[in-house]
Amino acid sequence: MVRPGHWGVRARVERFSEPVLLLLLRERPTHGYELLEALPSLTGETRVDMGNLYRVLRGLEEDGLVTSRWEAGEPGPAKRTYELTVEGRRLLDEWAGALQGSRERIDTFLDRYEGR
Amino acid sequence: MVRPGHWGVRARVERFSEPVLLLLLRERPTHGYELLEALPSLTGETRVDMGNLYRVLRGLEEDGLVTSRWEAGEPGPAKRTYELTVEGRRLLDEWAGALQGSRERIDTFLDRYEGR
DNA sequence: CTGTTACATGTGTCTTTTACATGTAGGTAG
DNA sequence: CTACCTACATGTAAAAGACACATGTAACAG
Repeated sequence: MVRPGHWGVRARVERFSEPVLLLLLRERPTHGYELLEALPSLTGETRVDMGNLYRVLRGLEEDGLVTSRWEAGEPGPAKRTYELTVEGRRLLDEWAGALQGSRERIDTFLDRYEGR
Repeated sequence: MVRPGHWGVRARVERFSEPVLLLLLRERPTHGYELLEALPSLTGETRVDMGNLYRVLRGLEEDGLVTSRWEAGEPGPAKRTYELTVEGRRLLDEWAGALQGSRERIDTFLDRYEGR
């Protein structure tokens, strides 16, 4: 352990980028780089690590939560476009429930923090 | 990473037990094992890992965020009682701020999730 | 035609954080 | 004494995250 409190105190939600990806993909099929640019608006992070993002996407695909296809024809490098599956949609719903629980726990904490 | 259909999806806040410890210690000096029993009511977890708890407490002390003294005389094994320092109090305030940010990010997510 | 920048997808590897298991020891009840 | 509870502590491995770098397309400047 690197001394609690020395650096972060960012109170990040674990693997938060995952439900955010699913939410963005529910809205429309998108490719990785575009997701990378859309993520910070929802995660609050200034940047998200590219390498990890692509790894998460591949993991999601391996588990049948998204499907992908190579987008050809357009100018520029080939893009891999991801689309949400029914399974992925269900996982997103699960995440939403879990996040509501998190919000309640944070509220409980803050109430007790302020209430004195 | 376990199998995604079966992943935890608990949406835990990273190192959440740390601010909870600080909050409990702000209310009154307490020893480790008692904190262990009080934690779940705030963290929402059924149990908190003992090993990690004591490591966090030691880390907090190393950084001057809490002080401890061995409590003798009472029945049962000797207890190490922890007390919050001024520094620790400041860290708690920092956490509270960060957690408010987290709540806002979760709200943004949930709004966008429900809004359709 | 060379260099630079932007787009786009990845791999390698180390550190941090969490989870699970185990160890030590005093006190208490049968 | 021995089984159990309290109380504190260490060992270790997996999960999650951070950081660095590799590969290739295409546009544009000089």
